Amino acid sequence: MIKLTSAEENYLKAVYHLSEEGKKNVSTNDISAEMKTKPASVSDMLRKLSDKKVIDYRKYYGVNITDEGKKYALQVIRKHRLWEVFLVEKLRFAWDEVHEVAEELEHIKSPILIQRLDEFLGHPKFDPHGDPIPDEFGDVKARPRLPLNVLALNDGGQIVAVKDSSAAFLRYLDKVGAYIGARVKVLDKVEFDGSLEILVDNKKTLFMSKDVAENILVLQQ
Amino acid sequence: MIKLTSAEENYLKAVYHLSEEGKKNVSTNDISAEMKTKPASVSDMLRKLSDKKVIDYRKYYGVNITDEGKKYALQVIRKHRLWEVFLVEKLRFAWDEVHEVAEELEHIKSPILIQRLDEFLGHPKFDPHGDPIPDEFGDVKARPRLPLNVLALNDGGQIVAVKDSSAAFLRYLDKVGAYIGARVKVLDKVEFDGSLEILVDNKKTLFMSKDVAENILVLQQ
DNA sequence: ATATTTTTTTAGTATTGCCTAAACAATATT
DNA sequence: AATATTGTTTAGGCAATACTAAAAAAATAT
Repeated sequence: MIKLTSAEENYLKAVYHLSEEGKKNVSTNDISAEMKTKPASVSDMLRKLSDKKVIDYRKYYGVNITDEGKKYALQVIRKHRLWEVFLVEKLRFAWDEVHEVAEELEHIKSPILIQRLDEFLGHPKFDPHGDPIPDEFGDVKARPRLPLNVLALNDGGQIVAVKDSSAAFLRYLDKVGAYIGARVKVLDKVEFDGSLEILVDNKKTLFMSKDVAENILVLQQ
Repeated sequence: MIKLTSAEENYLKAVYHLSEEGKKNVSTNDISAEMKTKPASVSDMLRKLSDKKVIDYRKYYGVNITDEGKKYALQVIRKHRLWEVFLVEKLRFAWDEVHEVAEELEHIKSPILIQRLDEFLGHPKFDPHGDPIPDEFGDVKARPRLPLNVLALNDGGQIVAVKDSSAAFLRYLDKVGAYIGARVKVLDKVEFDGSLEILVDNKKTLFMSKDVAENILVLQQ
């Protein structure tokens, strides 16, 4: 069991996130942009993380997270997301106000605390942004991408892609605030024409035709 | 608004606690013992806290906390104790297992978080050890000391003193685990002879005569 | 193929918070 | 009063994490 400092955990998390989507050899500059530190600081930290065997690091060639590293990153992400659920569901934070506080809470070191928090929250599978919460073994529930119109009434999800990427369609999405990453929930389905009433980002409702909904892909929750 | 690091907050808290009971000119060695650091480290830190005007410090003569310092110390204590209540009441921690985790949680910097946590917990006035929780202005509820036998059924408190301090009486208290600092709760009162059934430290029950109970002073909660 | 630009690393510095060893101040002992 | 003891501070160092400036390597352009 390696010990990681909070700073090390943050860098490891950044490497993990930048490695997603199968990206290989994450660059020093990318990490520096993500972490808002200078590349020189990143180089320092990469050597340390490499010594602790949570990343594979070849100078000038970028880094890849190891299996061991992934485990640590996922536990930090688990903690972050559980705290976000707590803040939103128990302390009535808005879902877009929780990140910074969770960023601090995620570094509290107490396995029993997280286990109990998970229980207390009823073992949630997704955080308030719709991102999946890894379980204690680091397993994340894979979610299918579905067109928005196939969700059942009151089901929700997060917009992750669009099928139609014409300028007109994107302009429309922009206008109504249905960006990639937005959280949506089906409030009503009109049987007659398949049109929908949607709650966007827990803030505003929006009516959309079936044609539009078919072109919005969501990760279901 | 000064900013204090976690380490500074911890030292300030130590100075505050050591200053209680009207003790003046807290010594470097006392702080070093409390903080489990070396006296040399304490000297370093005292200079920093003095620069930030949260303590009055004259070399070789010990320190006194300033009014400003007291405010900061009380806010940290408030956070610590609110988190303890959370851990015990919501996450089912035993009341003697919460200190270390609360020691980390107390340094999370988010005023709104604490305000909401306080609300969520129903504005508790005492932590699981029976210590009072300062309000957002730093005011602490003064609690009357009462003989244990005058508490009502199901009322609880913390033993803070004894009236009779004979060896025989202290030996008895020692035997039954009713030390100064122990948390007690009245489980039953026998009308006939005024004897009591008491829960000690949430762990074991104990029968005591009215004579004994009259000599145990508790801070009511 | 060489020159230029970009990226990355190294070297050296600062700050925080701790340490040890040595110096200094206050107090107790003879 | 002189000395021994205890308590406190200073000096100098170390580890972590950041920085800037400069050097080195890699990538790109001419």
